[in-house]
Amino acid sequence: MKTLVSLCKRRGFIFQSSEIYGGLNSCWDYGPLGVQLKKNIERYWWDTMTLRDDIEGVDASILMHPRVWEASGHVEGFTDPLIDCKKCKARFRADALSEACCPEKPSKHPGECGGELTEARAFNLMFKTYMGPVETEASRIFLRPETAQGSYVNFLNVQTTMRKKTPFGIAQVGKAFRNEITPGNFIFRTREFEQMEMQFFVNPKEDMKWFDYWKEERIKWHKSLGIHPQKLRFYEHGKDQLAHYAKQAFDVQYEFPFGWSELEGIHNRTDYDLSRHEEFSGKKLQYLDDDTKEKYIPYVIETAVGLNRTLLAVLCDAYHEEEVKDEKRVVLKIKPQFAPVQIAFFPLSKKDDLMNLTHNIKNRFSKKYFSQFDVAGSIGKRYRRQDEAGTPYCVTIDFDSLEDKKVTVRDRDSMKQDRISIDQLENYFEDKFK
RNA sequence: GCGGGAGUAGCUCAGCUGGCUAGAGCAUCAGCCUUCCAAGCUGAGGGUCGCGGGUUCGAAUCCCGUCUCCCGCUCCA
Repeated sequence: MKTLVSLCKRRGFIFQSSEIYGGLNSCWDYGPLGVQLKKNIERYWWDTMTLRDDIEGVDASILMHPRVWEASGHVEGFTDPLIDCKKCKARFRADALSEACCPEKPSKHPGECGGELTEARAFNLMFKTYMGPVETEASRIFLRPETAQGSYVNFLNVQTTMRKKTPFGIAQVGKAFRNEITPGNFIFRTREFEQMEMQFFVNPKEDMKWFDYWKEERIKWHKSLGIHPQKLRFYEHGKDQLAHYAKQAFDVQYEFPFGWSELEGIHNRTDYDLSRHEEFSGKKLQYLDDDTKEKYIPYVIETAVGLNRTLLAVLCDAYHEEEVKDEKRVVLKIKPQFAPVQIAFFPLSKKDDLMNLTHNIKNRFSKKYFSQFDVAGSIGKRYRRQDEAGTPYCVTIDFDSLEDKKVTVRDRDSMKQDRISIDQLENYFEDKFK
């Protein structure tokens, strides 16, 4: 992990937030390469979802009516009363402690320690702020802890304006905020993070069918990012682990250097959210099936993937150290489609005619591919730089190129070289980036 | 939030029983070079030693505070 964090900084992927002020805990900035990689993944997710006929996208506001979070259960359910042991400094969730030993509120740490316990203190995981100039209780609002509610409150808007029939979904990408007790593991758990969530509204009779369908679809998606399949797995939540809104939940986990951890959750949220919004808003959120004349509150199958986590998984999975002629080579084997720099162009030397030809060729590709130009140092050195950035292809223009109109394309993974005619280069890359 | 460890150049670190102008390797930049997997040579830039305060003739070094990072407890996308 440490070497990856260091590489991310060195090559312009990820920097610590507010670094010149000493940094801000749990906050990270995406640099030039990091933001391209992140947007490539995000765009791929967005296309996967919204190019389907049965899914529409929305972009809801981060600030929402405070009642939304009462309805969603986050005001209540997102509060974890925690108890500390004054002697051994252990920390417990109050409910876990009660279940484990004593139904009554315990005052002593059970077991060997027997230390005195603090009162339960509430930690609400929602960020609070104030709307308008006056900071009163009435003006208090929250930063959304999940994007999902923005899709639920727009359920009818989307359904009616797009004339949707169930089953259909609403996709959304955006930031969410949770005042986690302990963030950590680089960008894995941060208090500000990006979610890519899709809420699929189905007939309650078909919820399990769609749950299974989306479960399989989502793990396929993660595999298609180029992540090693053996490092991906499902993890099913036990009944006691389920979130307050869920009937059934599967996680897609990745084996990070710090262990198996969640990338995405697939939840059967039942009609919990829409029913609660009906109740709290007083507005009907029902669906009328024109064919069967059936009227119901749809069940929601939710797929919720952490963008930053997925990016971290892609980086961890791509990171390789290899021996080349007794030297270490650090290379990010990111799938070409997602690489932040896709093609790098090198003139073999700084001679004007080589520089000009290289720029001419590069200009033909720089509108379509993320490309870089580099002339500093030996070719080998430039290859190593691009290896660390995860650039899949390097094109070298040499003195022969001036005569035979061919260039050398070097492949990042195999380190093999192809001699390609300049005219055929476009087709060549078309094929490579499919 | 609690316990343990750590912050010195872009990176990895040395210096830390107080005392020359704070160093090394790598990286970066410029130059030489018909340069294809980190070659070489020449030169350059870059640090108020995390930040703030204190002790002292003098602080990277000692003391206090604070911020951040890493490992555990805990939580989730």
